[in-house]
Amino acid sequence: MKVVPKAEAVEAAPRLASRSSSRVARADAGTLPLDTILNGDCVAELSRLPARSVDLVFADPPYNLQLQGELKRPDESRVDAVDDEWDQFESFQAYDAFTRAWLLAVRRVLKPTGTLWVIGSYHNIFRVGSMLQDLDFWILNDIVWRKSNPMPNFRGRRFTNAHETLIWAAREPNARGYTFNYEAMKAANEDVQMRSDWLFPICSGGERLKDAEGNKLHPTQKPEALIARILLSASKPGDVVLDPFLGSGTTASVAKKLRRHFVGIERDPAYAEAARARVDATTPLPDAALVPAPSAREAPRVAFASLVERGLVTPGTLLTDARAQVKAMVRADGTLSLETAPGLGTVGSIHRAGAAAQGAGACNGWTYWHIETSEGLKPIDSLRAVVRSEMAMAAE
Amino acid sequence: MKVVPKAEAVEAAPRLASRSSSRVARADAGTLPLDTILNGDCVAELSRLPARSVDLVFADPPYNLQLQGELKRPDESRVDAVDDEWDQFESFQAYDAFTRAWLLAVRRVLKPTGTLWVIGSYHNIFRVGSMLQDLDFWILNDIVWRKSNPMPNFRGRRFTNAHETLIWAAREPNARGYTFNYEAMKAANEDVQMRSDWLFPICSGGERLKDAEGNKLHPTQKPEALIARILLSASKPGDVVLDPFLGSGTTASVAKKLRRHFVGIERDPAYAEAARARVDATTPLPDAALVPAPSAREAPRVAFASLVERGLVTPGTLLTDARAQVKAMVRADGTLSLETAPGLGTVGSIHRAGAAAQGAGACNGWTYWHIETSEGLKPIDSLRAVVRSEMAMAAE
DNA sequence: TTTGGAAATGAATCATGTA
DNA sequence: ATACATGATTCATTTCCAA
Repeated sequence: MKVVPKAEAVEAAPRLASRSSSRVARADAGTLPLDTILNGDCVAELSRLPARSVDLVFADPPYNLQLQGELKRPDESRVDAVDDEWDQFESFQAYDAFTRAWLLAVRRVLKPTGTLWVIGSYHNIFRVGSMLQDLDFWILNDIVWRKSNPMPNFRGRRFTNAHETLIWAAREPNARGYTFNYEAMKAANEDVQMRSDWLFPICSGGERLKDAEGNKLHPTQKPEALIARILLSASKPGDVVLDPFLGSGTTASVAKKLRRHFVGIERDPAYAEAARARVDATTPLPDAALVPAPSAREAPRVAFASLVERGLVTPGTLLTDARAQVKAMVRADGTLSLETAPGLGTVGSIHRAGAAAQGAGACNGWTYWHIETSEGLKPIDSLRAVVRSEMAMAAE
Repeated sequence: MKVVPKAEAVEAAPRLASRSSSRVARADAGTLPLDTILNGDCVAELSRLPARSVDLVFADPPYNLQLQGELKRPDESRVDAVDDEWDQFESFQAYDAFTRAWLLAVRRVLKPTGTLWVIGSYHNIFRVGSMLQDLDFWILNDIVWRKSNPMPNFRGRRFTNAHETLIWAAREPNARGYTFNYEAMKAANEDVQMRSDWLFPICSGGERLKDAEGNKLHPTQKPEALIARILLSASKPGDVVLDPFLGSGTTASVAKKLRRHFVGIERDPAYAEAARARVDATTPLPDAALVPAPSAREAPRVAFASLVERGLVTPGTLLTDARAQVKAMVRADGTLSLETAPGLGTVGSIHRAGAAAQGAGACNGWTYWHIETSEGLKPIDSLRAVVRSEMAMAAE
């Protein structure tokens, strides 16, 4: 293993300075300014904070998106991309140096039992994960935030980029005593263990902060539900939560709501001020309300292709309509190829193929197409029911 | 950006040696041994293969799991963990050197239009992703394989590790012409874009290869459905698929089934032999089940002028937008002349004229311009469809 | 006030063949 | 290598506006 500087010698327990309301202020040396938003560079501000004083760090660093030209939607409207100055780095080397600096600064302020969460996309998360390992952090999980409403891929050249990745890491290997509220997470997930893939909508609507002109205040505001799950899973009421890239203040606001202390660091004075106002407008939940409510399990969406993938339908099989007059062949990718006129040779989804066979604009392929079984012709919807029950079994 | 060795000079097109059945054999220098399983170290074997000869690489490298001690279930039964010799590395540095070596060897054999898939977990995927970026590969997507039936977390100290991560990358930035079967993926996903999160069960049951004692043959056998989606999305029938860590032969078997050529490399003679037997027992699907779904992007190009030449549109005809408000006259050379403001008098292609009429930067003239028919106003794209079907008839 | 359709929008590494 | 013309391409949600 790569040799890295070990944690500094044990220091005296730091003094904590709790304040009744959040303030934009400088940190006093040796005192942790609780429930405060610090305006400044995160490494500089972190270096002023006492060592081993923070229970949980949530970090949403710049992603180093390397956007080239501009992107337009099919309707010719322009996509408002993240092209801010703070997301520009000269090279991967420069990004790595930046990452190393703030991770080391974070490690110093973390308690030995503290843990770190970092969020990113494929542009930066591999750099962050490697650096965490190089610096001798210990990865506990990688977590996938599945977006229920991601931006589509407008040019049709890739898969829809529908998730971001979080890394949850302990301060060092063999760290003992970190917080994981296993039972709370299980209770919040229909009494089965919480998995490493989480489904949340992106931040929009009333939750999204707007500026005076009605434009989004911050380009990358995260949903409160995502941060809440992190705090509920890996911290306790009264713990200290630190965010070195506070932005619009989501972490601070959620921490206050969930009765955790917070320390936020933000470079941009305008963001810091907006975050302060946001936190001041936040009311902590009643103590009794901190138990998470069970989340509704998502209705499984089953694609016909998954029946093929699972071997329930073999490529080459002929499907027919209910009268066994229209025929279509199942292809390996889960599409159908019409074998009879009208539409002979048409290839498409079960719905498209059904519509083409009828000369209709739309069709529910699940009920239109039938498959020959030992018990006669049956709609393919009966196979979907099999997959759904298997998925339900797997979830229990 | 880090400077990396650029791709070698263009070489003569490699000779391909197709064999009727898979064989464990050595690669001849300069000849790609199609549908063959090579038994040896992947870097050594790759270096014997011709450069720029492979369309798609799927790699499932050692995960470098770093397990400490054995894990028991709540009932005290022992979890059969991956602790094989091939998964042991001295350090992250050693793992990085290994990763760098096989990635460079893979890059050499990839065609300029070829792409690479790598699967991993949080133990190794950050190392792999960083190295890909350092070596100037270009990440197209990261994909999450969500396991419908993951192994639970027995200790209750972390989230259930319920996913693995794949990286899909092009050989270099600005790579042109890589294969992505967008329409097929969309059709396979209920007619909405395929997302970056995929749900599949782990490989178990009859699909899981067993040894003579009935134990699992290979510790990390991947599900065929996962590999099938990769091949169906990013390759075409007849393409060459290479797997440098073939293991139990899933990639080769799925490639044969989907009528792609394969080259497999496996270090362990026992695995190589088992994979050979597995491939020999695999039957390719009928061609008809595999012909790529029609893609508008790959349809033959038809110039508007050719419609005029064929008499489908007469010079002097007035075309309009869908609302019949903007008008343009068809000229004998296949260009349009705008008859209404804005842009009155502008002459240019159907696309230029459409853009000018809308004051837009770009326009698809085929869908913008309409022509009066006995059945009402129709987009000129319907005339192009006529020409294309005539061309298809003539080709048969 | 209600309803239905149009418009807006979100961390995006988003084209290709021919000259 | 660069330049230019062709022409392919979007999902879930919220907000706005007209009827």
